[in-house]
Amino acid sequence: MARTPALATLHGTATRATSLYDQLRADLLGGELEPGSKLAIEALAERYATSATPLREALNRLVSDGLVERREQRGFVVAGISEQDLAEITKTRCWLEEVALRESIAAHTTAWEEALVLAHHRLARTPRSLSDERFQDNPDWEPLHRAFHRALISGCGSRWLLNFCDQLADQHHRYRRLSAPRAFAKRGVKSEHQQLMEAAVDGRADEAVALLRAHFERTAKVIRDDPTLFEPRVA
Amino acid sequence: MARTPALATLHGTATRATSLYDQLRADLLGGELEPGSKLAIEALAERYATSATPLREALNRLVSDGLVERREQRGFVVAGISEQDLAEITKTRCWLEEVALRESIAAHTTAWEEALVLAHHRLARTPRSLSDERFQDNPDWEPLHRAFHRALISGCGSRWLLNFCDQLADQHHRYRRLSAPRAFAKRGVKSEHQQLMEAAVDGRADEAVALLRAHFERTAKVIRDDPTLFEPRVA
DNA sequence: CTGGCAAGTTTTATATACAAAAACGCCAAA
DNA sequence: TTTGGCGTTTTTGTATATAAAACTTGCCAG
Repeated sequence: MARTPALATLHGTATRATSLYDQLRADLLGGELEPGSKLAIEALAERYATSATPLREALNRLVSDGLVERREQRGFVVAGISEQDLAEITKTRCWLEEVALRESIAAHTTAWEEALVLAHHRLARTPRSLSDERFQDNPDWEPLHRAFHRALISGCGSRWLLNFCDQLADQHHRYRRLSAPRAFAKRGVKSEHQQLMEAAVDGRADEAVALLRAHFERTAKVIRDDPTLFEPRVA
Repeated sequence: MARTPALATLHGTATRATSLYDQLRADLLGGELEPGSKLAIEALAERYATSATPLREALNRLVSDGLVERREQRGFVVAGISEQDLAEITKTRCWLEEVALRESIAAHTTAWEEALVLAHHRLARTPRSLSDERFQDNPDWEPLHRAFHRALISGCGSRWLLNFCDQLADQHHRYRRLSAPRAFAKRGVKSEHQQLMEAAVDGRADEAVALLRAHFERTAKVIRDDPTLFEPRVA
């Protein structure tokens, strides 16, 4: 669950455990914490200027998100990564989003269609990179990308399925950020999204699903091809 | 996540928060706690003879399982129920288990087949009710039933998908236990399982999927038809 | 040298004490 | 009677202190 990113935190209202959860989550998804590395309570308490109790609560929530692993009696570590895990995540994401997309297309409400068009428009007019010459991540892009993909499937009629998809998208996102950001400069991503949106709006379900799967699998391949990612990082 | 019921607890090795999680989870799934009712820290601390810290950890974990709701600054309550939620859970469970079952059948390893046959045998030889005249729940049955359904889909090749299915199965289980246990006396459940198992083993995927969906939907219908379940329970 | 045991250290997990927010109750005013 | 504020009580959430488990280190025996 827990797919409400930082909303309460931003609004000032929020318990300390919750805003810690949001911060840690952002850091984990941002790839700032090395997979497998220890999340020592005291160190984190100092880093985030808080005490053990809310920290442990936040970590417990993150375990359920698959971003942190709990080692009974020996604390928490950043969730590990592996080629196999990436493959499973990708596969599962394809399966689930296929179902959700088909259901959304079958339901086809105007609210869904309009939200999708809007999400696509916002994404399309936002450059992937801040600079034209070299790749420099535009921080606005990722949330819009995420919103677009969610809009695609948001009409599926199951909050459960949407939550599961969100979780897998988080995992995918983490892998993407952990892998070197170089490879992502160009690739017809923009037109991919365009085609996907049009196929969905026009009710061409098979085509939309094929595009979506290809989209996921291509992304996964780029990550997988990062030669340094799955090396054992310890000396 | 967190699909490891009470294993560590039984083995003696386990942190207090974990065994509390297991106990609370069992109580919630057993339908012993009224949906929407408050989970006051102090009351629980006394009931389970422990203190606040591990309790809060356990509750935080249960929130991710969808068994408890967190109300920021006003504690925890048992997750509510509704007809719509039941419908979504059922629908989603059909979708996901269909995928998982098809994948399992397509993969068809002998390990999977043998585990399935074994799980079915154990289930089949266990009576649903302890008494022949009136319905009296046999506590051995439910875990075996659960194991059978898991065996069906266990070959799907995605731990993520299996976790999601487990979560939905938990939800279904809770609804079943909350609804009056009277209706469950007989219904060709035994032969349903037999047919399902045979279709799966024989690789008749469409047939197996149809049987599985029918199985879920029939169960959901029985729950939905309980006239007292979705009434507002307050005076 | 190597392997294992044992005291000491660090870190995790739990209990308790405290602060802060929400719920409650009461009374007054409309 | 109802509504709205204010002070009290209760409960949540956080910090700190304590207990218990795991890691470290160094010594000794094989």
